[in-house]
Amino acid sequence: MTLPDSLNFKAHFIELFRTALQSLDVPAEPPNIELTRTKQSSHGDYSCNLAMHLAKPLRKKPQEIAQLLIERLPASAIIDKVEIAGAGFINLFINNAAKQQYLHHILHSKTDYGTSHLGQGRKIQVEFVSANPTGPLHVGHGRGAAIGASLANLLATAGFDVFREFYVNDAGRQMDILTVSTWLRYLAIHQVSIPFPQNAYQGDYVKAMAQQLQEQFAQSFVRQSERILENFPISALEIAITTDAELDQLIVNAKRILQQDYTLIHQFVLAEQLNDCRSDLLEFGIEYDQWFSEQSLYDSGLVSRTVQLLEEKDYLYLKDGAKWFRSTNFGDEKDRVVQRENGQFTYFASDIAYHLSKFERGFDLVINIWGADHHGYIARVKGALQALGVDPGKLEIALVQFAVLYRDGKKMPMSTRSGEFVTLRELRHEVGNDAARFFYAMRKSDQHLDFDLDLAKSQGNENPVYYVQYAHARICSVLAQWNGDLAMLSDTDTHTLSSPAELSLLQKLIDFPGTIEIAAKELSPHLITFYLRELASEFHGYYNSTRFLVDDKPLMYARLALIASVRQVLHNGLKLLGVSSPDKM
RNA sequence: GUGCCCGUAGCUCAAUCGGAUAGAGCACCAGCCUUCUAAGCUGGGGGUUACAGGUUCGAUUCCUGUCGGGCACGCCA
Repeated sequence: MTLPDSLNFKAHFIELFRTALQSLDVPAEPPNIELTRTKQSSHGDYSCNLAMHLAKPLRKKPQEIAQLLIERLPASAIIDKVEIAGAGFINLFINNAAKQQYLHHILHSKTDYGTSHLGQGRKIQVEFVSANPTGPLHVGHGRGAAIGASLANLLATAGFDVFREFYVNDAGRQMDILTVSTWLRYLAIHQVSIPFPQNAYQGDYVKAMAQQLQEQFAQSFVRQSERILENFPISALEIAITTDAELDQLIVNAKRILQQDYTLIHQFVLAEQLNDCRSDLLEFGIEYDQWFSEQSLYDSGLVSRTVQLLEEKDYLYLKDGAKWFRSTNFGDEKDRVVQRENGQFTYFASDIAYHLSKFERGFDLVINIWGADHHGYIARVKGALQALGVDPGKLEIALVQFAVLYRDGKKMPMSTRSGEFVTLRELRHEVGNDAARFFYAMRKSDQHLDFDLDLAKSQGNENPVYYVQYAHARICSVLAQWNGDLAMLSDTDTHTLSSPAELSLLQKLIDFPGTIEIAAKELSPHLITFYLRELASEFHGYYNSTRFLVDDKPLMYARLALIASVRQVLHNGLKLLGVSSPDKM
């Protein structure tokens, strides 16, 4: 018996059904051929509902059509039997030999097992986190980071050419506020005391940067408070409760009297924050291909070129001195400003330019991982792309809901405004990178996530991370005690693996590449966490019911080949999620 | 108020374009270690899928309405 070339059972069956369908007289558009894994073993291993979909166009009973399809199904070495069941399902039973031999494929493929050609090498960009470089990453960013990174891994494994990107908002007002905040803290060190505005950045990291500024530049940025507050609309004492407009005035004053020095401080705080962010994510197991600067879009003239393009296509109009984009033409609720009355481009304008640049760089598909609070933003970005002649279907946006931390069963309060939030770094140090990565990915991304800190730290069976890792460690332990030649297992005779537990475990291993494909297609890394828990669960059950290191050598080799395969798949799966697979626990 | 998302077991969540008897984990109860790691396993109870209609061979999934929750509605980013 030989396995089909593809080693992808599902694809193989779809091919068989396609052949059968062609020999049938089907009108116009034939339905898609769907093959699903069955939930019950009495329904076989795979099931096809094609006959039911043909019932209407062919004006025949599903059962009759199923019979016709079966008669025309080409012979396959791996199919044991075919049955018609229920309302017209065609159930396929795979023979044990095919499943047993599949282990050789897994053991030879090693870390490559699970890869597929779904993406056909198409260039896909995944942009994620993209937090403003105005402070440390917090636990909300952490979820976007974990999901984005795992999703990028999934897509790469499913055959896409993946490019990971972080968009750096280094051009906007927030950076100016951070610059001024740092400068004010620096001035305070030099006894130039100006009350610290409440809408400036409050965090201690700002004071730390001020200290570094002092160490690096001594007093070269000191200016007199009278000059800083020249023409200021309110009295010095009121600055602590300044409005946004007044804060903007403070920024203008700072730029005027600091001149070149302002740029130095700006560059300094930006570099500090980016380094912090980069190292934080690196420690979390996340690396990018590019950190894309928003400022570079202005410097290269792409922002003005983009707005000009929209203007030429007549999608802009003037109102109240500002330039508006007709996003309502593309289903948005209202039109949006791209250029303000004062001539400055809005964040939206640079964002359109950014998305245009993505497609100009030749990506076939673009995926944005956004916080769910940005959902109202989708329509206008897609609309702008469409206006520029880009197919908006090439942009997919995965929304990530917030993670809420629980300690002692109680919700932990969090508020960015007051600077009272848990940083990603604190979380990682408390629960460990493995638990953080796994927990963040455990739920569908557009669902709220309750992150139980106590559970993530616990070392018991109730902690799913340990549960999966423990299965891996157990297998390592058995193989270490056997102390034999692992390479030999790759070709060992596996025909003795025929107990229900063994066959079920085999099928679970066979499901791995398909699970990755679905998770990639649905942008749903959480499916991998479910898969791994199920695989670990089946293994633990098998472990408790069966002894591996037995005197019967062929039997032992077969069982070891099976658990070595389980180990490989656990390892490959955990790696997708950025979680380690320890040999010992 | 308008728009988007959501409502599934006591709790947290799954369910592969609409598929077969809606599944896991936690918690709870009862068992299993002189044998490869008990950080484990086995068994048990648990449901009108928020509610009311509709579409069809078939609905947790699609449509309409009601109730309840989250988010978004700036010439901020």
